[in-house]
Amino acid sequence: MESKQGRREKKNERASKLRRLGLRATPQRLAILAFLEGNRNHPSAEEIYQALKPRFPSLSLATVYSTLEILERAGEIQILTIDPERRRFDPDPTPHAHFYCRLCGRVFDLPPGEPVLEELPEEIEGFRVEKILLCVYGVCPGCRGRHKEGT
Amino acid sequence: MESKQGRREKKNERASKLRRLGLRATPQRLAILAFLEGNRNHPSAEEIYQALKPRFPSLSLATVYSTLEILERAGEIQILTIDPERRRFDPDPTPHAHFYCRLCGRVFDLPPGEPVLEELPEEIEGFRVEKILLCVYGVCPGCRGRHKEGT
DNA sequence: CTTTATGCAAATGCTTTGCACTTTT
DNA sequence: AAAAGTGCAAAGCATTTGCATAAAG
Repeated sequence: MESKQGRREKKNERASKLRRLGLRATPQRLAILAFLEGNRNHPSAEEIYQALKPRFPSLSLATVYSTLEILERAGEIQILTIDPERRRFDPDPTPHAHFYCRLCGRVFDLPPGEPVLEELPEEIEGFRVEKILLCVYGVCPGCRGRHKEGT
Repeated sequence: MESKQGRREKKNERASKLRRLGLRATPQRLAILAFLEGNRNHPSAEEIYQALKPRFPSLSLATVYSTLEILERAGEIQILTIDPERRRFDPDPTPHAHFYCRLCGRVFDLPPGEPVLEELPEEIEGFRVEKILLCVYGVCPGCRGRHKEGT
C-alpha cells in the first residue's frame, strides 16, 4: 500500500505542475489529475465526475469539463473524438493510436508502432499540424471471445 | 453544362446502386446521394438538409440522419468523428486522412500517403479492425494567410 | 398488398453558459 | 484585495425515437 507521505508528495507534484502552467491548484483540479494519473480507461467527463463525487460532493460537471479543456490546452492530456457519443479523455498526451470497440464502447491504447503513427510533421502541404489522432474501430479481444461471429 | 440525359443516367445509376444494396430508391435518398457525389466539403447532416430542402421541401432531418447511417453501413460513405461539434460525412469510403481546421471548422481530405495511412490490417494484437480514421488538427492554408500568427 | 421509408414532434443526452459566490494567491 | 475558479441551473444543439402516414416494389 502507498504511504501517507507518498501521497502527499504526489499531491505536491501535481500542485506544482498546475502552478507551472499558470493555473491555480484547487482541490478539484488536483482530484481530477490524481484520478486521471495512470488511468488507461479513457473516461468520459461523466465518469470522472461520478468517480470523484463521493470524495468531493461539491464537485460539478461543469468544473470537470472546464478543467479538462484547460488541461488539454496546456498539453497535459488529450481529448479524443473517437467515441461518437461523448468526449473521452486520455491522460497520456503523447501521440498514439486508439481503438474503440463498437460492442462494449471501451477505448484502448494501441501499442506504439502498431498502426504506425510517425511523429507529426510541422506541416503537410500548407496545413499547419498541431495534433494527430489515429482512431481504429472494430471489436476488442474480450468481445470477440464472448460473441463468436467471424474470427 | 450537363445534358438532361446525363442527369437521368446518373439518377438511374444511383437507383440501381441503392437496390443492389437492398434499399429502396426513394427521391430523398437519390437526392442525398446526388448531393454527396463529388462533394469534398464533408458536410454535416444539417448542411445536407439545408441544401436539399429547397428542392425537397418535405425532407426531414431525421430522414437525412437515417439515410446517412444506412449508407455508412452499406460501405458507401464514411461518417467522420473528426469535428468535435458534429458528425461530418464523406462520400469517399476509401481510407484517407482528414484535416480539421480549428479556425474555420472546415474538413479537408489530405493527399493519400501524406500522413501514411497504410492499408488496414485485419487485426492488431487481437483487436478486429473494421475501420481506421486518421484525423489531423491544426490551421488550414487559407486561415494561415488571414491570421498571421506563427508560420 | 406488403414492406419499407418518411416526416413530425417530442425526447434524450452531452456540453456550454451566465452569474453569484468562494478560494487561491 | 484581486484574480481565478467553482457550482448551479438553465440553455443550446446534435442526434434519436415513436408512431401515424405515405410511397416503393
